[in-house]
Amino acid sequence: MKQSQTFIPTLKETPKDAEIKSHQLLLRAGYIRQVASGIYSFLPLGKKVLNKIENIVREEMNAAGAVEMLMPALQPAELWEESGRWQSYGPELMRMHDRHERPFVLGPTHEEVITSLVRNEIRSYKRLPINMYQIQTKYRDEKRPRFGLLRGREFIMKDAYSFHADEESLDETYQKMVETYKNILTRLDLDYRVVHADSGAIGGSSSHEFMVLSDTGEDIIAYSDSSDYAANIEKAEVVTTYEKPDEPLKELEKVDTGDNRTIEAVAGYLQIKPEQLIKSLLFVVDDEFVLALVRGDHEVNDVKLKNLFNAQTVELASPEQAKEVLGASVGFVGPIGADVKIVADHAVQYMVNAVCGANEERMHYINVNPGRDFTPDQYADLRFIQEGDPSPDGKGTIKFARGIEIGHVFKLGTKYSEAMGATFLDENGKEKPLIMGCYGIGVSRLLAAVAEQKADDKGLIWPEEITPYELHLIVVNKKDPLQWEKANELYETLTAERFDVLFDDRDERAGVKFADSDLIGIPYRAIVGKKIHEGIIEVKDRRTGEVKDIVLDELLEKHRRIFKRY
RNA sequence: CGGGAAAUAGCUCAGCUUGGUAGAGCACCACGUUAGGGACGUGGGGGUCGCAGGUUCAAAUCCUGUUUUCCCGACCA
Repeated sequence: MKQSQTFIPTLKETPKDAEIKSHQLLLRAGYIRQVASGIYSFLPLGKKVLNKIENIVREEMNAAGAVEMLMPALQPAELWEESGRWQSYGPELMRMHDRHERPFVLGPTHEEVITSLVRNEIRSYKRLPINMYQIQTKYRDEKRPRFGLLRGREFIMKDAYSFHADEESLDETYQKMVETYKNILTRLDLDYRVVHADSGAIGGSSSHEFMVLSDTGEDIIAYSDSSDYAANIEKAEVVTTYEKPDEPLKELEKVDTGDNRTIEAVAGYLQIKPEQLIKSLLFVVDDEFVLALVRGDHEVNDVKLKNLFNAQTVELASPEQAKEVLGASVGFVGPIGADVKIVADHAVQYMVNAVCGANEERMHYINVNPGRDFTPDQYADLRFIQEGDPSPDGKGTIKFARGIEIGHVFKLGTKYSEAMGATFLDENGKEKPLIMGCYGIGVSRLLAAVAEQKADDKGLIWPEEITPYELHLIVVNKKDPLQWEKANELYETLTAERFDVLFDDRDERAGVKFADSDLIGIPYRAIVGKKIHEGIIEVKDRRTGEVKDIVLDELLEKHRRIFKRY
């Protein structure tokens, strides 16, 4: 492709709306343009990379025995009513009406469509298992789209759904998908981790996320420093064994703590450590108030709280609600005398002579002893794991890293098949619900993740597998007849050999071409310049910056070898 | 949804405090010079200052409302 004939609008300056590297570079290098918040156009370069990523995903999925199909983005609301998600999915679901006022949704995912398809067509265990996937545009009305392609409202996703007669078969496919995803991420040359994950609103039992390591990632990964344990922080189980300090229980006392509301302020005022305080937070779990207690130096993990109550929603109560329910402002609330359900983290049970709010303005209790002064309805693992905690697998201690969630696999079990009546007959003629798995990869997010990880201060650097073009051919000075002639000749030859070459034939100065080339990030660059008079062209490696003089005739041969064409 | 910021030319921004009918750099067009890391000269085109009201003789500028965008948080497969 001649650069003068395609559309690569590069920007010299960074658009002010782009905050993170991948977003800035994809905009500046002319890969994407924003249409609305969280909605983007893919320009020619972006689309080429997207196609290559899709093809890698396709190849690996096909190799794993999955079959491609395509379902509609536009779906009737009835399907969502059947699964129960018309109610439970919330405002993130893009809802709309057709001209007859019939309700529709723009699909954020496709469990409903595929389950309704399969329940009508697959009746026998003989047809199982089957694994079907599509690469398609998804819609989620995110509260806050951000970071360019990383969290959009319209995005491209590969989603696969598998159906099984038994758990064993599901396990097998699930494991195969995990391996497939690893292959995909390895081919993209990404630094990633597979982590244990919470299955969230989509439901089901087991779940793993694929995290591309990056400081701009929205997720925190808790991993062991001496084993391969890794989990999303919201999932990571806390197994710390606490010990009760060997000190005599003192008498409960109410003290005036002034206007100190935070753990830190109260600890400072009373000259104690934060871990001697009981942090009390009032939550609304579905429709019920729940007071959650953790040690002062710990944080409540709302996902664990949600799972504990098997709830749909968990929200921190508003300050007004807290005052109404507990009789004191946030900052002075506590479990003693509180007339609500109380759950406490395991660590609280081991606290002695602790401090907590007294449900009275400006007052705290000191010498509080759980079990004596109050008894929670339940002790449970309620807190976020912290760096330095022992790893849940018993090996090493926990460290944190940030990651971009690029893929997520779930064992759904029978959640959707039961809700939607998708059954089959087993070998005994008995009707059973289909057992399901689902497996997603964010394709457009993957593009941004690669850009995030593979770039330097000058621009993008694509891995060979997904570079938009295989070679960036640059003629330094097109006014030099020999340069111009040889460059064109080379372009024709390479193109005739079916190499995908981007030829910068623009009437620009060398500096402009080099800067644009760095920005665009094609891994190999061939420069036809002055040395062509000695029959030499230069080949530059974008990653290393290394430049080699090559006799014109050798280029084709070397390039063939690089891209494995003989 | 809470908090914060912003919206003026394709991009980055100035002008607003103190109201007087819109500017710079880059980009774009023409001509010339130049030609290996974002050149230079001369001339030129381009903006109902997000939108709607209001105040005023007069509004980019002051007031009110509204929309959009970004950031932090909450939320989220």
